[in-house]
Amino acid sequence: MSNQELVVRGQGDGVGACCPGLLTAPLDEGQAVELAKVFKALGDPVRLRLLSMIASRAGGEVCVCDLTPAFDLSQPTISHHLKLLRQAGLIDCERRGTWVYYWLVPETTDRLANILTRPAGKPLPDRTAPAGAAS
Amino acid sequence: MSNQELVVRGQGDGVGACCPGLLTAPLDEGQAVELAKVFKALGDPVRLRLLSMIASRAGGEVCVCDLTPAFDLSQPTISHHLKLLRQAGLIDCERRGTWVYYWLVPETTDRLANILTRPAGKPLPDRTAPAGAAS
DNA sequence: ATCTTGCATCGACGGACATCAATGCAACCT
DNA sequence: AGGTTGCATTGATGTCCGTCGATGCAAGAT
Repeated sequence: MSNQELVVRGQGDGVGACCPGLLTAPLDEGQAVELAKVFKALGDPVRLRLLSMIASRAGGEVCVCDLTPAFDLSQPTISHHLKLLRQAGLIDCERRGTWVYYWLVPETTDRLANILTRPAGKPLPDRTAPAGAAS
Repeated sequence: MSNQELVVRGQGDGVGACCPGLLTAPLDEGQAVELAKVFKALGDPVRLRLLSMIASRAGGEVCVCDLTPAFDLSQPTISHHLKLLRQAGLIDCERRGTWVYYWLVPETTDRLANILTRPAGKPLPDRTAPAGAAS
């Protein structure tokens, strides 16, 4: 139940890899494909709410039975979205008795945050007087 | 040419708004819908590569004529992806003579990075010995 | 004015995705 | 054993999305 999520956490491969971020050097095709899978998983309002409900939960984990009733959607639909979040490496889960508990995988969100953070020293090109402004 | 992108930069409204991030408190429906639009724009390999090419460019801007030949895609397709990135508030553009130049809107990526960053003090629930482990 | 070049828009098509009802399966309870 | 509850999987359906060729439009060149 805890296998098969994308490899996003390794040091030398996967989404984040070595690269200093989206904003510093052009992504190659492979990196872009891997990263896009994770962002696509975040590109749905239901999945964003699920993720935030799971992440913000005191104790660090949530039972599915606490998630489903918060939405106007069928139980299979919620289960489907949870599966996508898990395959993206954003959450993981475990069955305990009758119930299944989900929790955040913080390494993945950390990595995304880093990828979206621009290097400190970069001095924001001045947008008020464009470089090659037409006469 | 520089209007109509999503409002993502204000202090009191839009995507980021006041909220301390995805990971701290549950998102309400409206916040989730707005945020999802931006993440959805990032959920495609072509758009990710476009964004990184634009963001990492020395000088801060890129001519479309430098972007298109980097892909095995038609010119209308690239134009379409650039439009989506612009509507998400991630980039902006300006026509100068014959050419159109694009640049990053760093406020938007900054905000996403913040949203994905967990509060410093939060002590990572111990995953090695699950709370209510079944006997 | 006409031609050419750079980019956006339009309309169409095929594949991907969100959703549901039905079903399957595991674990608990008699 | 049989019944019940919690969740995942399956199959079907309607919609969205990425892609293209054709076209439109703006700006420089002749």
